[in-house]
Amino acid sequence: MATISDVAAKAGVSTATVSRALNGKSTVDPELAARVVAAASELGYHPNGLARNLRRQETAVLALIISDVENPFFTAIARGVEDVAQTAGYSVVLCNSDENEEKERRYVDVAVQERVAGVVLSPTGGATNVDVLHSRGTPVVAVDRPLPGATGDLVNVDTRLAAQEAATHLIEAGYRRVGCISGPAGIRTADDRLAGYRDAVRAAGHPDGAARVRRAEYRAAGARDATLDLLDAAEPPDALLVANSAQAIGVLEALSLREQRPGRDVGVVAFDDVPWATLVDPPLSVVAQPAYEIGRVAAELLLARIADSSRVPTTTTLGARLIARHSSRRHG
Amino acid sequence: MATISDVAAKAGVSTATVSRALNGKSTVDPELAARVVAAASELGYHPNGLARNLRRQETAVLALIISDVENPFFTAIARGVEDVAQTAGYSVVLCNSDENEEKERRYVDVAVQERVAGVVLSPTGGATNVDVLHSRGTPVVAVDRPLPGATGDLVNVDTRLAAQEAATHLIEAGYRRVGCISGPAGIRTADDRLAGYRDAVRAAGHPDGAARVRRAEYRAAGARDATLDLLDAAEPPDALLVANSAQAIGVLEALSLREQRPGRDVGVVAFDDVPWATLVDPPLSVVAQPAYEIGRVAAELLLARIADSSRVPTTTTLGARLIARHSSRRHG
DNA sequence: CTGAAAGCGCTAACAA
DNA sequence: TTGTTAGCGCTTTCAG
Repeated sequence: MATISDVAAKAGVSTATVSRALNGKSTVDPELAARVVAAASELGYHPNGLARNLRRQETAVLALIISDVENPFFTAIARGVEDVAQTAGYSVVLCNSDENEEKERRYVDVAVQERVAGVVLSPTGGATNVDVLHSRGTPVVAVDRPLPGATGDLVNVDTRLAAQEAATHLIEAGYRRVGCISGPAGIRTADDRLAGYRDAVRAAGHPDGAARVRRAEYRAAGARDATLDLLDAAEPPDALLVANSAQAIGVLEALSLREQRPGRDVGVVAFDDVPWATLVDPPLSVVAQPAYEIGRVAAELLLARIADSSRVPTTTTLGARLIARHSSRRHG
Repeated sequence: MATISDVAAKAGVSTATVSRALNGKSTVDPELAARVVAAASELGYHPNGLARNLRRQETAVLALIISDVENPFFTAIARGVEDVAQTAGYSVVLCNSDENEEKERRYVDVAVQERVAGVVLSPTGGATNVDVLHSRGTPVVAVDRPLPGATGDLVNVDTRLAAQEAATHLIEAGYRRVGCISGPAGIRTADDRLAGYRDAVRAAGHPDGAARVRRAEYRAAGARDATLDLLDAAEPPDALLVANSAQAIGVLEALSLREQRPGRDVGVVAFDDVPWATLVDPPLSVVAQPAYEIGRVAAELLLARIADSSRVPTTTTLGARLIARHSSRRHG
């Protein structure tokens, strides 16, 4: 493990000169610089980032703590964050909190201990330690869901409105008993989507929809069971608003098991425009969220806050887009 | 930013005692320990991981450099790695090389500069700098594809064999002009799957299949174009082996555009058992790779190598499983 | 333009 | 059991 002083010795200069030469900071005699570079490459020298960061009191890495690596919505956010971070010279490390408070806590700890320059996270929403980021002065921007403390930047979509529009779309398409499969209570997007659904049902003057609402984890299996449960009830729903794309898989499975055809028998609109939405039969109607854009904006906000910590916190709400395909049409 | 000496001052002890008390290493007088803990929490003290790691010359973080965060195959590997890392007390940071040599190089640099304890990566295969990991003594295990240098542990599947079996399955199902959509030349899995396809076609004594082979990026769009190209040719294929699940989306889109029904008109088998495989019509036949398992084994190997760097490098080849659904049946 | 020297925050010998 | 001290490898004043 060659160190800076090995390089200095080999080049016959001081460590300060090596540092200057390699970082291209202040000017160094070209000939010396050449000697340094040569010595460094001969020794296979790689600066010790730990020491450098300790000295500089800063790190060019951003942490991105997301709640599900297997959800295309979050991986698209990741690409957005990554693309802007790259161009600004930051690396981004992804941490998968897995919708688990314990893991989120753990990764937040790692982030502050490793003194990352900033963190983007989609909070699980529980009683976690995100406040330490705040109290440590680590810049944070929340995506998809607000931070419990409510301070700090946030980039999200108006998911309640989007859910309301989607439910209204189903109602206008002629479905009479619109139901909803949403995520666990406490997860903000799940609560909001359910609220939006209720807004729509209420506005349409439909009878109590509570009996047609189920909550399940943001996974296929839970949603499948919940849907079967609903379908087997006395007055089953004739349409479903589904809060998440993994859940959509479970819902479609359940429909298939009960031989209900999406659209004709049971209208379906699901959140997130997954790549396979057009491949299922009939094509799935979705609420498309601008995930990549969320990541992009979040990273820009984060960089701005790193540069100027006194910025006043902002909330950026992006719009979602309803894409009506055939799973929300009764005919055709 | 409270430091260890702030805590020491507040508790009226030395920094060494603080360190010992907080790390629970050697025994400390219970009363002093209590004072230290109290002081630390009052000050909101979080140890500086940079300093600690610099001193200890080690870091409890693993880097996982994968070539596509949006590919379920790789995210499943990530979960496997993460699960074993967690239980061993390591954090894992995910880096997305995006099938891009430049990015891979960059993340490898970050990994050595930050002195991570080890790295798991799926090499793009180009002329990159993975050798620096080796020369720096950073433990590495490759997943999915071998390291160019060929040294080091590897966890993969016998993808050539799997491809051959899948192509043979199509042939046995009665398809006569089996074609193949594979990934870019140079990416090992793409080359291997193509080779496996050729093994099968040759073994069956089918005429030259070269005209029914296309390479495209591991993305939907390229595969769609390639498939359209194939379908519009003089003697179009009546079946396709598809090397990647993102490509499968493009293939199915192309088939739909040309009004060819999977199975009946064109048999299809694709790599990776994605969650939506059973939802498309007809259900998609796939080659299921044990992705989670790959990640698990890779992480275990990595930890073993961190503990004992003299271990002899091993290659673990896991089996893939053909799941025949209806897209590879001509009737029914 | 270059070198000497201090010190980032922490841990691990070594003494007491 | 506790404190003193010496660095880990690097960057950055401050002199020269």
